[in-house]
Amino acid sequence: MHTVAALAGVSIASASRVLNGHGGSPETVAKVREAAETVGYVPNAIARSLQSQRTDLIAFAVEDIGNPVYVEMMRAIESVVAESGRQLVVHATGGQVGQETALLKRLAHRYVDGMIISPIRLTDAHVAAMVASPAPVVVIGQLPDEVQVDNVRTDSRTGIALAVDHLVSGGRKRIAFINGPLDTVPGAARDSGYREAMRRHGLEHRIEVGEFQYEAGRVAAERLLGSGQPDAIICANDLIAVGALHALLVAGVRVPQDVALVGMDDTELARMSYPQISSVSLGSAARGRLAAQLLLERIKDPALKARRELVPPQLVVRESS
Amino acid sequence: MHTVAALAGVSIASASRVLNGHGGSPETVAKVREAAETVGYVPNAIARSLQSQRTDLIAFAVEDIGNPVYVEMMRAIESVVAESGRQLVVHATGGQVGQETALLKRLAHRYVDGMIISPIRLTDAHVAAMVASPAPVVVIGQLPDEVQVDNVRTDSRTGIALAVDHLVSGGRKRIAFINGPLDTVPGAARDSGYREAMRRHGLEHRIEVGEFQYEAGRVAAERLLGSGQPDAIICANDLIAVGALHALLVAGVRVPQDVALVGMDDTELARMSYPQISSVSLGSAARGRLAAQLLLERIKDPALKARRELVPPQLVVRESS
DNA sequence: TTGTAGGCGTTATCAT
DNA sequence: ATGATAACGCCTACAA
Repeated sequence: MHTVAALAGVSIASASRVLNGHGGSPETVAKVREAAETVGYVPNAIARSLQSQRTDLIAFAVEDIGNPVYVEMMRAIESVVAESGRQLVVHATGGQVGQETALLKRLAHRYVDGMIISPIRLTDAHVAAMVASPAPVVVIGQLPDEVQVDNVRTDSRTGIALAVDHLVSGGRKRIAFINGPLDTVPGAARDSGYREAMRRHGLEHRIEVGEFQYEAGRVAAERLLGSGQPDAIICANDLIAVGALHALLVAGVRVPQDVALVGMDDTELARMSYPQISSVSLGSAARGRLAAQLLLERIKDPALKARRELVPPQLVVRESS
Repeated sequence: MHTVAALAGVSIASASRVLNGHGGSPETVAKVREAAETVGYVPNAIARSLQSQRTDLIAFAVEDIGNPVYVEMMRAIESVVAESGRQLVVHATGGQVGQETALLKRLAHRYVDGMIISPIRLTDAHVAAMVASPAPVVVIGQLPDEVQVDNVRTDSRTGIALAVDHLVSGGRKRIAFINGPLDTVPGAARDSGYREAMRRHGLEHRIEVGEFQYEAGRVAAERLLGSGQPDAIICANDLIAVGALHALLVAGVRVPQDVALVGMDDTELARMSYPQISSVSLGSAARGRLAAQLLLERIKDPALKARRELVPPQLVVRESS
């Protein structure tokens, strides 16, 4: 900037104004433009940020950026963020509370303009760090009602109910459920949703618990087949469902004739399987998009009061049920 | 900082020194620490960047951050980057040349300390922007030999040869190939690799071309089945392979008895399918990790001369062949 | 060890 | 319309 101004024979202030399109006489504009061109001037993003107090960066923090659900969210978020002229910073937290709260605290450094976080386990430390954060935070996932933080959630309890109702109406009675860890937010919600739906239908529950992963689904399904084969299996996510499907096919069980299968999250995996897997969409992309929009709105107007958005679950029936 | 210094009754310089562990008398240290604590001081990342001329941000630019191959790379890169105390900025370019060169040019703004880019099509504009970039760039993918830019590549031509040899040694003769667009770097390399390997074995080639996607694989496989069914199919990536597998199973073709199948990239998809798909690993995670390491090294020492790393392909045989 | 002062690159304010 | 000047928040010679 200094060099440009010198070369153009004007003050730094004038050069800055011209380069930002804030007026200037025709001849000044011409001189500055030419000078900038010849010295190959490019503005410095950091200095601009220091002045503007914005980085035009948005952070997204999740346990594992390779998990299909988070990939879908990230894709949606990236698209909204990029469209607004900002960029996305991704954090893989490994689901560790310490990591996540550290990230939340680092928000105070203003290295980004805001953060979208989807904690798989929610602790008091999380909540404390969020409400204390001077930079806007949007949470994807459940949050205690009294916490004043923008929040996008779905209703996985209802989602499970959708799956149970669907299977029951198809004549299934022995509906098992393969869940993820119960001490996680999604695990707990799915557990209670499943139990309640089964109770409502007067059916007995049958639950296997493991990680939210392919391998766990396979192992759990093998266990289910080993003792009193169910006539339907609901899985807490599609990764588990694909694993379960694998176990069923290996065992020569016909899907859906012998055992119906329903997954959750409705990721690409569900339609890429054979047979294609029915799945309860929890609107991952929609939640990501919404979260990004909420965050951008709040950045524009920090005075906004906390909002909660609900993305309703939706059952997508395919060949497996 | 100003406030902390005032409260502690010392100069701003002293406060800064203490907070950075650059000495100070025991009592000064105590006073400053306490002052910082009581006012809840947190350093401002932007101001620090302006001073240090570093953002501690690394960019990763790819066509689609949802593609399993890029997800694997991103995961590996994120891990290396995070370990070094930096963070990852992701860009989805949609494969558009304009977008990618714009990104490369924006590097001059120094909004990140360096960029890893994996262009699916490589133009002169790309190369020009890379060599002109004042910030370090590492390319994942092919690059003309004379271009002095750090580069991590694999050898997909040899990768294809691995697959062909394997299938031939299994007695297959009519080996078809489903490729992605020929005007992409990977598409072109795979095409020539396949042709050469088939020629070497005295076999006739049979090629279908589509996108690097599931749906394209399905459609292409249907076409192959429609006219002179092959006894083996090689797919340019796992997404295509899963689509092809789907088409084969739907048609009642037994895999691998009737038609053997080999994918490329060796992503999770390959082992999650049933039957599990053989796949040529192109070391996506390894390439990502290496690229990140190269970039960090160059950031530390910009005088380094351009390096090229080669990650050799490796055939992973599973049930489908 | 401590404080003063200058600078990192921009933008905005305020006279002129 | 223009230029001088003061921020933005931090760090670091340099001199005391």
